[in-house]
Amino acid sequence: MAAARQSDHPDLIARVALPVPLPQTFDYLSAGFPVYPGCRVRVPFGRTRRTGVVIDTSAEPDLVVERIKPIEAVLDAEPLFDNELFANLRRGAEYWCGALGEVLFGALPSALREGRAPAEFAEEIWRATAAGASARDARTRRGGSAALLETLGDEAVSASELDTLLPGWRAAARRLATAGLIERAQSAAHPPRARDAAVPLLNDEQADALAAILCAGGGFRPFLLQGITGSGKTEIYLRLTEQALRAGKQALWLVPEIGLVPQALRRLRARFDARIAVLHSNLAEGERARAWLDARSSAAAIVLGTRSAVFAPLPHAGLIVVDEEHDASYKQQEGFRYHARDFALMRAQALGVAIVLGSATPSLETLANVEAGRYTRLRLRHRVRARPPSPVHVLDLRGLTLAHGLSPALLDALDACIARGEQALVFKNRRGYAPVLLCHACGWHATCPHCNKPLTLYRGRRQLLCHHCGHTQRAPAACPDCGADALIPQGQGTERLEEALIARYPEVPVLRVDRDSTRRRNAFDKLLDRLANGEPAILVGTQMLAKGHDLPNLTTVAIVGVDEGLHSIDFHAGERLAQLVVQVAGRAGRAEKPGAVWLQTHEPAHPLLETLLKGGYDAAAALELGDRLASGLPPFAHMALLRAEAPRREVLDGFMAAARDALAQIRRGQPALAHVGINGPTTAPMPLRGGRHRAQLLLESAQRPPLRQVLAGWLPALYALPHPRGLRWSIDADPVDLY
DNA sequence: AGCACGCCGACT
DNA sequence: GTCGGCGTGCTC
Repeated sequence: MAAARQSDHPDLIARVALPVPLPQTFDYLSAGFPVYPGCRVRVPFGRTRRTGVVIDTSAEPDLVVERIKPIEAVLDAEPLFDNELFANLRRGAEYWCGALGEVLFGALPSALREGRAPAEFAEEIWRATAAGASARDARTRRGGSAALLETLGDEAVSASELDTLLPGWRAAARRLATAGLIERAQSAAHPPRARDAAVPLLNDEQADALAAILCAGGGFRPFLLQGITGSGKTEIYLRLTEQALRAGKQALWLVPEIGLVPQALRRLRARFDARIAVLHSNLAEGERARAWLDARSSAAAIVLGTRSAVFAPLPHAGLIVVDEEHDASYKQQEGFRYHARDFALMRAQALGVAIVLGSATPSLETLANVEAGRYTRLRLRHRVRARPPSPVHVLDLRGLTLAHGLSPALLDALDACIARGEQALVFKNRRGYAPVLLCHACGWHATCPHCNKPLTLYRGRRQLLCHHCGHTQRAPAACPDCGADALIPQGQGTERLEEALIARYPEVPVLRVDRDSTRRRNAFDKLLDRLANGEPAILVGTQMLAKGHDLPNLTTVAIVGVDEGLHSIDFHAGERLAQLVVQVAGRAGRAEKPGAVWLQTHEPAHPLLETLLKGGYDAAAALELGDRLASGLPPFAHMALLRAEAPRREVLDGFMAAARDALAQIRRGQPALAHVGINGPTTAPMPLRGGRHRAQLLLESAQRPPLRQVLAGWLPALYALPHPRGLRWSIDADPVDLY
């Protein structure tokens, strides 16, 4: 709501951050408005007007008063950002080199970026009327309506929860509201509380871990909860959340991807009668704003979401949980390149609350923090339901004849699994039919005109698709170069494996799970529902299969083709490979039946694979950490990466040369910075992508302070460089992949 | 990012 | 003669 102009507020200089990619803030006259840091204001900017956020009001102007324009309106009587969130967003903007205005506005749901008032987003909660409750019990309604009545139960449920549990619920809501079976509810009257639901008993390990966290007292305390798949980490999160709610505090739960939100929400709902604000990218704009504002008003006791949910206000924070903390999805890979786990740590510290990082395969950064004594590690080494982890068998592919990339021993294992009436999972980290389409007559192969990389063949669609830029073209019938009818798909993708498995097991459903097969929002859930009842089936798919999801009758896991990961130029590849193998293997044998994992490789003696299989993830992580230490790589060194791209090569080269010169000048001025290593400029690992030439320049330093010092000087210099049209650049502090 | 100014090429 | 390409500069 716009605050009234009041004469008793003297004219001040307000520093305002605007949503523009510029490093500076802009000064305005308060013009008699009451202005406070964290409030949005409407201001004239150039020839347009913009919404900005007031940073502070005590500053001296950085330019002559005559050039300072007055604020046109104040949009918030109360700051939209509380002190903690505001301070941390400023810290985060500095750490990850984001423009302050873009960072602040990026933290807001877009409906609030435009300047709409919080009051426009009244809480939206629905519940069944008495008539609705009897209609539900009598099962007089069908389809979406029945599902909505079922989801509502006897409670008031927020729109963001409904959006997550029952996408497309609004059509049913309209029908039911018209029929008088459901109604908009007023705010939940009672405080959040735990349900009387059956709470599982903790095993000794879980009890110890919980006690360790609860007994550590108040204040900022980071924990690594390292527990193998199925060891009951979520139960610990739930118990801690219960404690937080009991103390009248809020809990923030972060999960790495949107597909994991519904199951986390179901578990939270089953345990707590509390408002839960859900925040992820599939929500409608209004719902995002509502959920964010519910967190801000403390109407929501629990905030659950993906990466950007870490920007939710938490005025009464009591706990932060980062599930699957090793997951690379927590790193934003464009625009403001923040890391949600690390931002969550910053917030937990400022808020003075416990933060639990959970994973079966912790990141090397987190393990290094444990080693350094900064985090407390708690372990869950046993599965809750007594089954030991599945054994991993290595299949040496050398010299074998393969059928579509599958070895005879693997096929035997699949035969046996199907014969027992169980389910199998075949993991292959490559979408499409084949990664290369080659002419056997002349050696031509299909490449992307915009990226100069091989195109992936999609045989079902008769298309060639570029996985880097999305370019598609029709798959040719004959070689476009020599005309020979000799085009051969090289290598295997999930589509090809699916085809081969259908041919071999015609009587068993073969389900492919990858980004191509699960475009539709609910497709993945439907697939899993089909599998949950345990009929024999074979799942083929990519990473998507590695996470969450409990399939009791899944006993056989085949990992096909991880060898690419053993020789990647990216120094994170080994860590990723170890995490992937352990996570995929964790899918097998989660219930009563024993599981087994088969791993195909041409390099059974590769040190990483051998260590992983003999000593498990801990040994593999120790090996990788040793390598990183010996090579002076993160987490034992610090990096910042300048990336730039432009359609024209000269433009790119000119900018990179200027950036390098600016850097050299900074180091000349401060000889102490000589041990910040400069690597480049070099062409990026993908020198051409989507028709744009790409280059990068890497800074490395054993210590963080000198690197930060160089960045502090370099960043303004980069902004000051000429920016020809088409040039894009960004700085990535702590890059997680070097692409 | 927007948005304007400004300076050169091919069109009614 | 002008429409429009994009290089350059600025925004409190």
